[in-house]
Amino acid sequence: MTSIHDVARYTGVSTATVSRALRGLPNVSPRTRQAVQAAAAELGYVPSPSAAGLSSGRHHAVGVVIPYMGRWFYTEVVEGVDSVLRREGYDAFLVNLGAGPGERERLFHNALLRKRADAVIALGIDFSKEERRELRSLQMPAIVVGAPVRGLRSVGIDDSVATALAMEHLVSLGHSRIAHIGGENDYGMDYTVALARRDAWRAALQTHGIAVREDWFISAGFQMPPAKLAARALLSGPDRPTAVFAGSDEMAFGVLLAAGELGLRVPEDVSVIGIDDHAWSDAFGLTTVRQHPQVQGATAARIVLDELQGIHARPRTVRAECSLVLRRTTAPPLPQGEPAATLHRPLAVLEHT
Amino acid sequence: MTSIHDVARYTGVSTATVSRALRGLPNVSPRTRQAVQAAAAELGYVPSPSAAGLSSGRHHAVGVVIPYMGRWFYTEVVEGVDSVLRREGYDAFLVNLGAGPGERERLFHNALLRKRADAVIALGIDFSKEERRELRSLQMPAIVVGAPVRGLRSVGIDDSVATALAMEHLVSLGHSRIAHIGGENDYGMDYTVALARRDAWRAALQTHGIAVREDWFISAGFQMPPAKLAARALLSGPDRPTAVFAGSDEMAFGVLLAAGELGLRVPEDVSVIGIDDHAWSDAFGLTTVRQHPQVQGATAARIVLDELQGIHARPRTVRAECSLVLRRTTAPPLPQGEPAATLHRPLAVLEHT
DNA sequence: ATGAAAGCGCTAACAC
DNA sequence: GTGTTAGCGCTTTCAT
Repeated sequence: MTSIHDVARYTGVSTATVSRALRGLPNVSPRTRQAVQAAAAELGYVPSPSAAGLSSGRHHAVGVVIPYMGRWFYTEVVEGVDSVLRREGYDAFLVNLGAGPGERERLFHNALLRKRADAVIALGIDFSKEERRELRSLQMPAIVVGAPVRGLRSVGIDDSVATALAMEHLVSLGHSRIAHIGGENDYGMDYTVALARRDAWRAALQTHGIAVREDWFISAGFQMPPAKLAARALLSGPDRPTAVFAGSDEMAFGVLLAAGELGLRVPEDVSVIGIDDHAWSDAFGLTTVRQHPQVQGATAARIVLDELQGIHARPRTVRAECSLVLRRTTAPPLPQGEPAATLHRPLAVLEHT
Repeated sequence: MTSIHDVARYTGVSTATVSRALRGLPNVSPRTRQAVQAAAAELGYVPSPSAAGLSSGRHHAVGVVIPYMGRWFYTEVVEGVDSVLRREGYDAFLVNLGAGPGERERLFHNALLRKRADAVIALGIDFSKEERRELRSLQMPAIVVGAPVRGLRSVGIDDSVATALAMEHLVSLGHSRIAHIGGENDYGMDYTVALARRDAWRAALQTHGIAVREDWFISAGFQMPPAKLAARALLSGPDRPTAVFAGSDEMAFGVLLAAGELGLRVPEDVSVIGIDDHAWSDAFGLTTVRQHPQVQGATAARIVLDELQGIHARPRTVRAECSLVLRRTTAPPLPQGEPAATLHRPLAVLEHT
């Protein structure tokens, strides 16, 4: 493996100069720099991150902490993070908590974060007080993508705004019987997001003088299949909501499937709205509140990278944009007394055998 | 940051002994080892991977090369890889090619793979001859998850077997008008897989004396929305197939949506089968050929880790299991002359406005 | 069973 | 503008 010495020898300068030249530091004559670069290219020299990390303390790597890989939002954020990291010459390593409680404790005792990464980007993690303390003690730039966390930087949409957008849309269509299928999974991930959306759902109803039916909230852990189940329960009886606000598009898809199986027409019998604007939402015709996880990931990466260079972002919390996207799953509720949907033939695709 | 010296001083032994004790090497007295371990725990010592990597050449990290994060199969494999890596004290570096052609060339000139990783696990990549050469020149254990690649280890299902399973099922139900929505995306990823499935689709038809209609193959790049479009084209006219074999479950979902929009009943008017057994397939009622990407990822990780210890797997190619999973999207075709599906009301959910 | 010492490949301080 | 010299924190012979 060719080392900095080879390049130095080949060029006839010292290793220090090679190092400076290649890293674009000042105090290198243009000619020398050229020569060094040429030599490096010629010899196929690639600096060793280990050696550089050891001597400089900079590893040019950041840890990306993620609850699990099964959610669209996370993988999109990771794409965004990765793209700017790579562009800046940083590597990303995955710290997949894997939804296992055990992993989580090891997070900070892990060599990974402590001696391998220059910064941490955590997605959808609800850090405990203790964890926040530990994170801070690591003394490295850290940022959360998702709900704001006390004492940490964060980037994410304002969940109450996003929810309000969805709820206002439904209410303005004339809905007052609005259920919510919400978030939070078993491992204390995304709890804050789930809670914020749920609270905002309640608040929106109250704002409009609509009584909150607590039995019209069901948690589905941000996942599609449980959301389908939840929706089936919600939509089965005659006393059912006319609209469902799902905490994520993936859950909204579950609602659409359930509605289909029950023979309910969307949007006539039930309106459905989500949050995310998942890559498949257009194909589903889903009305939703769009956010841009890739951009959020890229922003987060930018911020920690800047911080590594001493540039500190002003606001601790960056609010990402979100906006209503109208498609085909929302409409005014049917007037009272209209023919019930149970008369309709269930969609064959989704029918039970 | 506490270093090995601290532990040595604290215990009253040399750093060499600490190193040996902590890594479980022989020639350390039980008492000493105990003491060292206690001290390490006490002081919260974590070895620096950079230092260890520099001196030993082992970085305890593997690079995971992935085309992009948007496909279920990949993220599942990554979960599997990551779980065994982590368990063995290795970190996973993501190399997301990001579907951009530029990234790909930089792959091997990247410090990551050359000086940061001990091994490479590549998902769904069709390496060129040149790339294979480069990979080999890296002199590190490498394995591909997906289609076999000449000269490289691999783990994956036998695509012709999986396809045959699906096709036999359809044929045995009485189908002879079977279309295929297949893979391969724009960036030369998964081309081999796509090709193998397409060839096997053709072969299965021929085996049963069914003429191959080349216009009944459409490529959708392993993605759902394009598959929906393809299915719409395929299923629109009167001269349409009675069954669609999709190269992945995600594409099969697209077919289901298209069928719903067209007012076709599944499975009465059209049968649909996929490959994968995606986490949502059960909710969709999709009949499919199940594979286990997490297991494949774990297997791949095991193999390279073993190889790092000098244990070489016997077969270059590990064939992962796959099996037919019957659900509700396949059935015998309707007898000729039966009422056409166009009479049915399209599913409200999926209806165009 | 343990220690001393060299060195992995780079960066950083300090000379010049 | 460039070279010299120390390390960074480990692992690894080689002694003992």
